[in-house]
Amino acid sequence: MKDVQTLTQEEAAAELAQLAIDLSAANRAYHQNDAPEISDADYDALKRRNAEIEAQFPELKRTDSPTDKVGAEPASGFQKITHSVPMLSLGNAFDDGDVTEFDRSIRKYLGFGDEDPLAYTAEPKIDGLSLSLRYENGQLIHAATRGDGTTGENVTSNARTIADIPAHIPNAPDLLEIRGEVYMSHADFEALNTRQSETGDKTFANPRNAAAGSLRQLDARITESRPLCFFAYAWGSLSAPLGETQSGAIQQLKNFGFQINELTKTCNGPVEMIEHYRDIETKRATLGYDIDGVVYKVDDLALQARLGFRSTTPRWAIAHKFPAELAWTRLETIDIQVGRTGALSPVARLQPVTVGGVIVSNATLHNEDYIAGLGGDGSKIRGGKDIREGDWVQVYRAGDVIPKVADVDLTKRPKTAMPYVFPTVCHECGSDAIRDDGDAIRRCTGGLICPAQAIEKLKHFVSRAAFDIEGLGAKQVEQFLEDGWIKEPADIFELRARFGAGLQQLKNREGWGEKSAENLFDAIDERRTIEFHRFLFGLGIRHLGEAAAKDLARNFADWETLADTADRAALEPATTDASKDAAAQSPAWATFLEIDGIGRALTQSLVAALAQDHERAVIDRLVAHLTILPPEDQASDSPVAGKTVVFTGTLEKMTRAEAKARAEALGAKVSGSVSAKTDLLVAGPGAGSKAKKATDLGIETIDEDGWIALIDGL
DNA sequence: GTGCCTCGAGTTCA
DNA sequence: CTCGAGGCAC
Repeated sequence: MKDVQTLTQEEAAAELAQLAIDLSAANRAYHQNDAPEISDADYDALKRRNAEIEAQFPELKRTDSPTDKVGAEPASGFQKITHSVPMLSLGNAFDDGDVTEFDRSIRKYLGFGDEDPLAYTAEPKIDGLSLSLRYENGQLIHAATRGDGTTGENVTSNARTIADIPAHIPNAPDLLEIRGEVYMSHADFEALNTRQSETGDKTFANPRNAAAGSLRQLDARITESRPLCFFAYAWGSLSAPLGETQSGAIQQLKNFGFQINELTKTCNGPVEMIEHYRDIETKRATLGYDIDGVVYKVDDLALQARLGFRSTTPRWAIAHKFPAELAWTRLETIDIQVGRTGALSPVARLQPVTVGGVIVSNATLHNEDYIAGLGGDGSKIRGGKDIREGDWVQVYRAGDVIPKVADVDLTKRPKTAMPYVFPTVCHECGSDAIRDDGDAIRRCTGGLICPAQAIEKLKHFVSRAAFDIEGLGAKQVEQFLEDGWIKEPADIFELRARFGAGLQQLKNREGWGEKSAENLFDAIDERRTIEFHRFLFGLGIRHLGEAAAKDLARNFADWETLADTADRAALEPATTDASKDAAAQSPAWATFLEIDGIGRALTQSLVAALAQDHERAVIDRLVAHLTILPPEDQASDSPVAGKTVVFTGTLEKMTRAEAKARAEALGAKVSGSVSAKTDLLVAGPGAGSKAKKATDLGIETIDEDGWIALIDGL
């Protein structure tokens, strides 16, 4: 390493840039993954080097300088904890048919016949909030809420006050992460509310809210005074397996000293599962705590591992929900909201009504057809009747969350009620609102001209899966936009420069002090270094969601390469042929289409967005403020890391979905078609044109057994 | 062309 | 959470 004194300005700048990336990666590994990748001494050396260079070249000090971040605490509330294994939600079943279908689809995925035995566990789904407990050498180290599934809040001191949560576990494996549900019993809930009203404090609407409110107290003494309970039912990282089956593992949790739900039962197939569901349903009122359904899980843990996960839910589990509570109320008016992509969505403004313990005053009406009572969707409205302002409507909370209008009572329709006329002009900007052929949604054509679209796009930019800037949520964005401080993403990164010196304007605003402004600027600076996929998702391009952003990030070295490819694609004739092979005549297009999961609609949308001068300028201005981190190599030591793999023909020992998920977990790119860039073809029996093409191109081809041998033990 | 399976974009309330 | 539709396998 060169002496700082002898560095040229250019070298110093380059090294600072690299240090920013290295330190940021090390920070993330240390704080969020609890898995330091470099030693403390090395980390300190990097930091020292950074400080030395900055001292020598103060003018080069970056606004996202790692030196400034040291010891930076979150602005308020709880610290964040990144789950070592994500805490996912479950898929839902609403009737017996869905349960049978769940079993069928698992059998299909695993290649099981109808007669092969397949056991499931069935247990009540507690209506509380999930919590992850980490034990190291038997000691409780931390407790984290679910949060967004990836990152939760550190509520350790509160969790320690819960009697059902042991502070230490004798004979526990070195690492033990226990997951379960924090809840409050009916009796305790009633008593708490009585106490609350006696002392003049606010009462809680239901046990779930009471449990959530109690666990998220900043003062653990308050949590201690609240009667919280905990059922353990799952786990995260482990240094040793808990057993071979779900049911066995749960017994093990009991041995460790946790409460487990006594109504957990092992069932052979959907008939027994539904039987147990009915049994629990009849006991529901006498349980003494709230449940909202029954959870089924594949019992064999080896099969669970094979089934793996979809993007947000495990394939091996499902929640069979109890029927939702219904309520009748008056629909006062129908309003139209304009979304980020210009979608006009009708919302019912209701006379407030209690549904399942909460007061509902708005409900979604989905789209034009739903109101009109036409076709597919509309058929759900009894008799196919239209919905009108002034109607008496039935409301329920889908999945106990989203209020929906389920039915209309025509006998109570006011004589004056007129059919609702869906607008064809955006009321926000006056642009035409067009509905494409075969599309269910009418969209405003105003683009960024439309204030509603502009604001929604900015909200999307700061949202959790995108830039996730602490202290800059939807509310603040709206405020800042109104004040004219920000119009586009790049403005956010210029806030400190423009207002940092005086701070007067921000300080004068209610709720903003010098400290909170400083915290906000720090939080913004932290995001000047951003992961590639978050950046892509944040752009808010139609069809480019979280999953597609990750697919793209994995397949392009950096933003410049991607943008350049899109620019070239804009000059090529877009193929109208749906087949991917035909697209090969347009090489830049093909670069996108060859990526598994990226299709024409997304490519078209992306290329068009980047070719649009105004939109492109907005993006370029943003990029100038950022250090975009290349995608992490997930498993650089696996033999397929970084390789492009294509599967073809029939796979006999696993399904395609399984094979793809497995390959990607090992750092491979999975493509749908063979090209010169393909590194490996896995061909099962019946492989046709792809295998021939691979041979012609001289690409290594192996069979399924060869593939399994290759990834064996990884 | 058809039928899965997933994803994206919309939605509420505390 | 739900719906519609994109993407892919058959």
